[in-house]
Amino acid sequence: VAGGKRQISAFHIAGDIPDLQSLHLEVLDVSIATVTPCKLAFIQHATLLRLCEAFPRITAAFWRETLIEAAVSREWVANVGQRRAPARIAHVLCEFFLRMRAVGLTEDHACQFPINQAQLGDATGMSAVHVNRSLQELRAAGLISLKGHSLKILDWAELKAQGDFEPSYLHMERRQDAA
Amino acid sequence: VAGGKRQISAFHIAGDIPDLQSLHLEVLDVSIATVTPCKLAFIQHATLLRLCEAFPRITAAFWRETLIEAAVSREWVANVGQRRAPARIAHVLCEFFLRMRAVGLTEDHACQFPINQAQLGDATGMSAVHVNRSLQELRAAGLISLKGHSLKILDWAELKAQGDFEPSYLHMERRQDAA
DNA sequence: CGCGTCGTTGAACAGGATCAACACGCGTGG
DNA sequence: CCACGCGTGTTGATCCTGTTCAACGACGCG
Repeated sequence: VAGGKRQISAFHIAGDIPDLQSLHLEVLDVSIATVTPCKLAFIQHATLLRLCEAFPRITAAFWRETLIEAAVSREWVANVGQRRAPARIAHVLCEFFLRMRAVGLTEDHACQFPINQAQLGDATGMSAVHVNRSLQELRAAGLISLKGHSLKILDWAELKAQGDFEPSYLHMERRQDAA
Repeated sequence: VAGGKRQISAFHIAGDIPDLQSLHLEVLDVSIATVTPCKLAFIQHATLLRLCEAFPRITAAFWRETLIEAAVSREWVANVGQRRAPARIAHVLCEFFLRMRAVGLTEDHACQFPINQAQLGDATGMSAVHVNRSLQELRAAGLISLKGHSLKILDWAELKAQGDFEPSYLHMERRQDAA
């Protein structure tokens, strides 16, 4: 975006396929960067296409993945467009935690959270300073604890409420429910 | 969204298939409303699935459509998250005009624009009042003329610049270019 | 030990929200 | 035919949320 600004439009976590869109779209309109050290697997487009051709249900599954990504993206539009600062942060935290839980990367009500405040700002369309202040509000309200890279959810119900978080857009209903 | 607010996450124009996502996603996370009188065609999921199975290239085409929708959605995140009011409006106008042109619904540098200021506000995450003021800025700068439901682009290059509009995300390169 | 990244704090500022009132065109019903 | 109501656009004044700038502290690392 102009003026040296950037917008983070999605976070990917372990197990995601972050660039499925390149399979059918020629010019790429996003860039991808890692926040933590990662293991990456690259898959040839030709391989994928052969796989899809051979097994239509694979196609459906991948397609479904990209549709969910799109749904998340729409939710982010709403997040950034409608909610005020603390709610935006709360919403992002809720989404992140639930996705981590879905791939088994949580323990009890805690998980790793490798995203710093500046990145959180780029993701929510607010300044890093205000991210900091919003986080302090959430901490003061006893909803979360966030030190270093470890996030603990202290009051899920209230965090969900504050963040106006409605997990249906993540389309996880087949797996565990949102408690 | 909470508090009686709503977020418009996309505009669909003639020829669009606005609910392809329902093909693979069970619970729907958006609602669709018409802004103008419309002709609608409904297609059975079963029909579509049979079609896709029989002709893999149809699958690819539909999939591609949904991927472009996702790309547009990401661009909206950036629009709402990073740009200031007049640029947001300019960006939406640019996108709308280009998509209308792609389906042949423009004449010269004008097209129908059936979206009112309140809706524009819901789409850009700003109040209707501020939409009004931003539109006046764009008019005063000689970039557009917008009366009733008819939009004229008076200075495309400058509108594009003001809106920080980079049309690659629309993935239209196969058709006419963005002048 | 020194440096860079990240988090935190304060003060001043500004962009946009909010509230309220008014103008205008249009369709409806009296 | 006119009165009325409604939706939409327009304007002004005030308030507030979040930005910006700047400085400082804490921590990890070479």
